[in-house]
This record gives sequence, C-alpha cells and structure tokens, in this order.
Amino acid sequence: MATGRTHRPATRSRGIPEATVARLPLYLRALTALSERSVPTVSSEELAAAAGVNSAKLRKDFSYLGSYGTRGVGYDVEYLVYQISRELGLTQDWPVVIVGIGNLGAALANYGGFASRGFRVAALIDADPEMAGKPVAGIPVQHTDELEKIIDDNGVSIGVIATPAGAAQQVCDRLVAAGVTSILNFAPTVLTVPDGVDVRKVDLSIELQILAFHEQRKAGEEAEAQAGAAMEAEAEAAAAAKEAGKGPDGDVPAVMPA
Amino acid sequence: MATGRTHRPATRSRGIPEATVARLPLYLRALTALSERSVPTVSSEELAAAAGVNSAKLRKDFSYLGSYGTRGVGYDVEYLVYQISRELGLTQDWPVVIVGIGNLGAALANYGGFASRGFRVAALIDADPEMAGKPVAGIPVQHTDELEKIIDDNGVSIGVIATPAGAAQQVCDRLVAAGVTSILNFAPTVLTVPDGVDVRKVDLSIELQILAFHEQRKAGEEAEAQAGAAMEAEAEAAAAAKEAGKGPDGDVPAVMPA
DNA sequence: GCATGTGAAAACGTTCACAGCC
DNA sequence: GGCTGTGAACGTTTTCACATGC
Repeated sequence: MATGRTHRPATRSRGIPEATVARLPLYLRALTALSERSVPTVSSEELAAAAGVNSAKLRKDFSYLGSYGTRGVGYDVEYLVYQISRELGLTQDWPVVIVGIGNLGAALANYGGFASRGFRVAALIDADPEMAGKPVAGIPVQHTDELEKIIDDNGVSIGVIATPAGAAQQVCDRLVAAGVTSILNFAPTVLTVPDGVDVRKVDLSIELQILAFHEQRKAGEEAEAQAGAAMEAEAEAAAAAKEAGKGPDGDVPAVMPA
Repeated sequence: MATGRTHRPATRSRGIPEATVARLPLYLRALTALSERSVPTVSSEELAAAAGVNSAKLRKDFSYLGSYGTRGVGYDVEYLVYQISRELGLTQDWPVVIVGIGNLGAALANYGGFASRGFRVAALIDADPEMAGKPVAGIPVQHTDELEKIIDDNGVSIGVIATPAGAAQQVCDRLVAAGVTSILNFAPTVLTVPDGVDVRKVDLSIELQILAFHEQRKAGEEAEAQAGAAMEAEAEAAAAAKEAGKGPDGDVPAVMPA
C-alpha cells in the first residue's frame, strides 16, 4: 500500500498539465500491451521507449498523478493501468454519438479503438433520409431529426462531428444545445462554442501540410549545401511578387521561385 | 554536415517555430475562404477570429515569415495566401500513397482536402489480393507487392499509413526503405523510424481520451461543490485496488469508484 | 545499487504593450 | 487614427541532475 494516509493534495489533482494529459493515453496503450503480455513491472526507461518519449518526461508526468512507482524497481503495470484509466475517466464508459456517416463517419464507427476503451457508440446520425435505418458497424443510422432525443435519452456528453465542413457548425450548435459538452471535430472548420464546451479537432490535411513543410525543408537543406545563395534570390523573387499585380482569378501569382 | 539530432536545433534565423508551422495551415484555410469571397485585405484581428486564435499570436507567427502586412491597413489576402503556401511547400504538389484501404483508407482517399491543396493521391495500396484492381475514389487499389515500385516510379516522399496496428511498423519500414521520408500514421502504434524521417500521428482514440479527461473534470467540479469528501473515498478505493488481485484478462480491476 | 521523484535550470511558447509606420 | 511588428514579461513544458528510498 502507498502509506495509508495519503490525503490527496487537492491542488494537484486539478492541475495536471495539458501536455501531460495528452500523453497519458500513450502511456496507457503501452501499459495495456505490457499487461497483455503479463509483464508485472516496468521501469520508466522501458515504458518511455515503448511510448516513444524520454524517461525524464515520463517520470515527471507520473509525478503529477502521485507516487505510484517503487524506487529501485519500477512501476506495477496493472496498478498503473488502473490509475491512468481512472485519471482519464475511463473507468466509466462514455456514450458517444457520431454525426455524419459518410466514409469517415463509417470508418470511425468501425474503429475498434473506440469501443475497446471506455467509449460506446450510442448512435450514428446522418442527415440523409436514405441512410436512416441502414446498419453501419452493426448500428442502425438515425436521422438528424432525432438528434436531440438521442442525446437526451442516452445521456451523451461527447459528440463526434464527421460531416462536411458546411454542416459542422450547425450540427455543433444542436449538439451543444442538447447538452453535449465535448466535441471531437473532423470537419475542416473552426467551430465556435460557448464557454465550458471543449472542442478538439483532427484535421487530415493540416497534418499533411505540416509534413510537407518539413519535407520541403529537407529538400532545401540538400540544395543549400550546393548553392548557399539560392535563398536570397528566392527572397527577392518574393519581394518582386509583392510589387507585381496578382493573378486575376484569386490563384497563386505566376511568379514562382524555381 | 550531418544532422545528428531528431530535430535540427533552430539556430538558423530561417527556423520557424514548430507551433507556428502547425498554425500556418489554419491561416491558409481562413485566407483561402476570404480569397474566394474576393476580400482584398484583412486585419490581424479579423483573420485571427476566422482562424480561431488571438491576434497577437497571429502577428507574431507572421513576423517569422517576414513583414508581409501594411501598417494601418492589414494584410493583402492573395499575397499572404501565396507566401504561406510557399512556406508550407504547397506551390509544388506532393504525390502521396495511402497504404491500407479499409474504412479509414477509403475515407482518406475520398477526402477532398487532400487533392485540393498541393497533394495528389498517387496510389492506393492494400495487402488484400481481393482489393487489387478495385477502384476506390476512382483510383485502382494496388497490391502491397508493388509498393517499392510505386514509390520509386512516382517519386513519392510522403506516405499515409491506415493499416491495422499490427501491420503498421512493417509497412513503415518498407516505405522508408523505398525512400519515403514523411509519414502520417493513423494506426494506433508508436512507429520507429531512422533519423531524418518525420512521423506525425493522428490517433482517434487518444483525442477521445483527452476529451473524457476534461469531461470527467467538469463532472468532478459539480460534485465537489456538494460533497468534498468524495475524493478521499476514491483515493482509498484506489489503494485497495493496489492490494487486491487484478482482473484475469488484463483489464481494469473490478474495483470501481461509484 | 538502482530507479523513482523532484527541485532548479533551460527552452519554448504566448501574451502584453507600445514604438513605428501607413 | 489604426494596425502592424516586435522587444520584453510571463507562463508552460522539457530537460537536467541528484537526493531519496527501496
């Protein structure tokens, strides 16, 4: 036992840094894998490697949760799984609705990771009347008209938006009005929500664009070794572009650095 | 000059902070919308609102790119679109392969956001021979055997992994060996790659878990107002769980705080 | 001896507030 | 007068290094 009378410092439980929270699911996944292989204990070094972070960061992260390890030994895998699950709120299960059952919505409905750990797809909702009643991932799709009733009947507080961008804000407003307070948004739009509602967004094209940036940078570095002056020329081309008139059709100017 | 570290130390004045790079696609999207509505100029305040950030941050971000605004006026929309596109490397187009054409892979292939801005789906690849030849989003699926040839023929440097977790590392290794240097990973696994290869990951269940954490915290705050003692009881239940034997199937212990 | 847990230092990111320029 | 661009202040996150305790 962790020395019986450890009253939790109330200041700490609330103050887990956001960056730490974002990594807890990673640790949890690594720990679950170890648990399945019946590994009893793990060191910060090993676990960090499995989760793809460094061990100092992991230890610091865990220190916000409490002193759950044993010096000279490491962490008890089962115990940590439980503690992190509890901290993340996964010891209860969360009914979730997915709105927008296109390709992506169907993929999400079928995604095993949802059901496996604390989440239950309570309903699939789509605006297309053709879809209504059709089963996706074994769950019949319901029409948007039912949205408020579904949220209410199931006590749903987490909604997933997988609609086209144009519909997202409207769907979001309805979800929020119906009582949803956390939203995972896959539509490429900025959602506006009242205070107290959390939005996280997953944007496929943004991720690709970030990769493209780094990819270009790599290519640039290679070139740079050969011709260090190239960048200045590029900067001048840019300045020239600012001076020159822009393309008529709202497209990229014709001036493009080779 | 060999780059020893994972990320190059941003000593160079050229070094745009990672946090800024991650926001550029957001600005670009907002600007594109303005461009389509033929808005000629925009202030940092307006653009920031459209992108969902605050204006000081936006101005700071842009200051890393250069002085592209006009004091007292704002930013020229077309010009900024071009500058950000160029900075992100979107003035060239990037051939991309998607590996794993299940539900998610198909969703990605159909996702308009890819094609629209600098990315071109060069090939869809799946390990299932049944899939070979079938068109998804108008592109015939090719078998994994062809992977290396496809990468090589198309000069692909960006790969998207949408396979099951078990196959991801293997696919990743083959992509990297074939010359891919940027990977967008949708499989719930930590990928190990050599130096110089960038990996970004999109993890649906991690995002949900982060939402669950905040959701729980909200619920906890409400409860706390009524019964401040609840948390100590919870802490004891946790301690008891450490003592008690764990569930047989490597799952969360049966002891669950009500 | 060995690995955790944690203060203190360093790096990074955001916000402030105002000088500079249109 | 209005808005950008940016040093300086502030807050957060990461890293270091070692005291602490099994």
